Amino acid sequence: MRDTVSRYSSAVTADETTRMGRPRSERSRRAVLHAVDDLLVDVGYAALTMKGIAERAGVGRQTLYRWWTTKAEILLEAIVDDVEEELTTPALPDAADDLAAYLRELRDFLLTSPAGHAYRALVGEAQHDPTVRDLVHTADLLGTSARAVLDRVRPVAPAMPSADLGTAQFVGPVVYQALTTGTGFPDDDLREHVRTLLDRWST
Amino acid sequence: MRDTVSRYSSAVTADETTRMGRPRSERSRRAVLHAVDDLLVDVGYAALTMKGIAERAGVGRQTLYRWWTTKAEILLEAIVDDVEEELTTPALPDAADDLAAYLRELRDFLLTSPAGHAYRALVGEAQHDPTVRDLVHTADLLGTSARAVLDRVRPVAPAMPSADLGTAQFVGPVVYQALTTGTGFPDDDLREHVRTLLDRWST
Amino acid sequence: MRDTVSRYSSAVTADETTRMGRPRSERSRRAVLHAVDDLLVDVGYAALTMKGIAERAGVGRQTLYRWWTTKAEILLEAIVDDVEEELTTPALPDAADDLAAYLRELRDFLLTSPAGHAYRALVGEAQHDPTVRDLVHTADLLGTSARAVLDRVRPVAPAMPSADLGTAQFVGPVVYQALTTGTGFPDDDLREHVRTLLDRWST
Amino acid sequence: MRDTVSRYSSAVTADETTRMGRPRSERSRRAVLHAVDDLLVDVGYAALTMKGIAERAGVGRQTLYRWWTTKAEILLEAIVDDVEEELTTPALPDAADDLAAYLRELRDFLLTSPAGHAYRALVGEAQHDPTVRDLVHTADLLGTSARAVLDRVRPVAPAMPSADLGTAQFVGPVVYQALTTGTGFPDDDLREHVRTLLDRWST
DNA sequence: ATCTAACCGAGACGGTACGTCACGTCTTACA
DNA sequence: TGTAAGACGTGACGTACCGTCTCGGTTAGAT
Repeated sequence: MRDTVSRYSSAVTADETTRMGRPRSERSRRAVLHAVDDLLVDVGYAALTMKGIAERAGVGRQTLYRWWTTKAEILLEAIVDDVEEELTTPALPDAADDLAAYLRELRDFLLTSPAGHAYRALVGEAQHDPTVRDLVHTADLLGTSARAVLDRVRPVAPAMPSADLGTAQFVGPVVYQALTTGTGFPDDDLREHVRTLLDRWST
Repeated sequence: MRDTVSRYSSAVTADETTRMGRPRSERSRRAVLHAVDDLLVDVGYAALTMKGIAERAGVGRQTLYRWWTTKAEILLEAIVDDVEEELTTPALPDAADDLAAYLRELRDFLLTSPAGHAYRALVGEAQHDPTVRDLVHTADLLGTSARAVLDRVRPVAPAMPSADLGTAQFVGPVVYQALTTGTGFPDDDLREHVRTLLDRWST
Repeated sequence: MRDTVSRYSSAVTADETTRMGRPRSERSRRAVLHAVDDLLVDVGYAALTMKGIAERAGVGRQTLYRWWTTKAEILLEAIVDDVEEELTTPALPDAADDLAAYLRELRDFLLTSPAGHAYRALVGEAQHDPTVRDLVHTADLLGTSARAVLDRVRPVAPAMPSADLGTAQFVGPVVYQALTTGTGFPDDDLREHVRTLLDRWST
Repeated sequence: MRDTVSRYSSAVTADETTRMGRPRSERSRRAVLHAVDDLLVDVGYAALTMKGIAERAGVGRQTLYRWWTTKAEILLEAIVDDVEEELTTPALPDAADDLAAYLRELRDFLLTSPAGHAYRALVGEAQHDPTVRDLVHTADLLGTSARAVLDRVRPVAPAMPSADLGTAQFVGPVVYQALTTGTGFPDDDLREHVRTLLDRWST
């Protein structure tokens, strides 16, 4: 995931040897990512504009367009690290506990965390713009962390299906609920969901 | 569902007694709904504008704003009937067959049907705009049809959990996959998913 | 001259019969012309921008572009009346006095009057933009008033050449001096110039 | 004239003693002047930009700003030699022939020559920018050559007035016509104009 | 048979973001 | 120190759409 996204910032600077002309300003890059983070909380995604980002960051508009093509692209680069960090749960001895803990974290992430808000906004934008869909699909923010947790319980869940289906069965219901209703399931429901999966996977 | 949505069109005409002045033009209403359908296919949701809808429909801008507040609202009214129709599967004797058939229909609806495209656009917009989120939540386009199918198999699935969780477990993985990757699962994966649920629900 | 320019405002409103839609706002038109007048004095032609005009006039940018294509066009419409008014001198009994009075007025107009400043800016812009050149050529702000004065003395100047050459001989030196040096000739020089012309024309 | 303008290029290199560090690149200077000449013909003055000049010349932007402050200044330096050369007519025995020949050359220069185009652009810019006005006034491109011709006929035109007025009377009408209408007078009109002047001057 | 109220289309209005362009300055590596 | 390259912050460009407004006209029930 890191590698996937760090392309955006390294593609130019790492161009084989040294570059000509003034190098890209790391200061501006950071200012933009922080500005986008702040603005998403302050005004929401719908009111998030390239102009607004540039002004908040104290950066020229051209600089934005030079390095990013879409506000979604900026947002993705801004949150990718946060998502990875916020969705990392410590391994628990019991498989059911392990999975349930992750789903609680995922639910709270989607509903309350700024990064979760950004993630939902990105998935939303992906429905309108194919470019963003590819971006979101490639970054696969949730899938990466979910797969990590599933891999941990694989020893006691030998019948777990292919990564795609397993992941979707695991996180799909929680994400679906958050995206369509803006609500999350109580802890007991999450446990019940985990048991449903483990029952079949632990044959 | 119908009633929920038909409010938007009936609120005025059915206002207790008869109204004064020129009545709402049914012709314009239909023209708008058709225009929105056409434009979604032609230009996509991102390029769908109130101005564009008005011009395509041969209708004044004011007329749009008089009866709808958002392009999402128009879109919802335009597709609600289609969704209901496209997601209605005939009951099958075997529960697993019944559920799998619905999921296949749902998958194809989300990925290929114009109404499915509109549905995804609405869920997407819901992530940006709380008003739309309530609209989508209230209409509950998918939940209604999914619940109907689940109710059919309830006799052989007595352990099925609460409607919300059961529905989310059922359709969540398929919707999640469509929204985040734009792809669908093969039929076999859908059958496997159905078996996972029925295994636990049929205690 | 009036007719030439009034085209800009009447071309649309006078379109045969009555028009559809909201009619053009005369209030906005006036606000724009006043704003352009003020700004020329305040910031000069080089710093005169469409954006600045719109903001000063309290008018949308689109409104500017809807009715004018160039800031030069706005400026021309704004000053055409002033020019006509400022360059009108009362007829004097002596031909030499009559012509000299006009040239003094013209010199002061070019060097000190706001409208004269605008005229020089327009002629300047005409050197860069063929569209403006046609505009200036067609309006022929100076030529019109100069020709009127020449016509008055024609009875005592039967050898006056064609209108174009006569006018250019008459006002050319004064305009040339103003455009290339920003200065004007003393009254005595203007009298000498008039005598030079009348000597030959009064054969 | 030459001296006046060559200040712009010699100010640094000829600074009393020898300079430290890398000397100014004569190669870059020539490239810039040629680029400005070419671009004026290709794209016109309005589309002539510092950026464009730098790219066409294969020169850094900083280099432009180091040695010139304005595109007008570059243009002036680029054409000054051409103007002098193109407006030099051989002396003719008859005064009227001499003056008329110069006016024909001046007319054609203004209307068809690239350097004439540049001159008109400079005079145009001078109306917008006081800095350029001083530049044009000081260089006095036309006045210098015109005065030279007038001096030649002075022996037979003893009543010729002060240099400024005489020059303005001589070239003013032709320049006025070119600047305001983009047209020139036929040869006969130019002869008539010369006769008007000589009639009075040869008393 | 008017009158009146609410609708209708068209389209101009003041705003504001869009993505691009040129400005003049700066920061690199190289000569 | 001069140079080419090129990124930087600034700000105007002309366009598009926003949601509102003002026209002339239409279509009903109420007078």
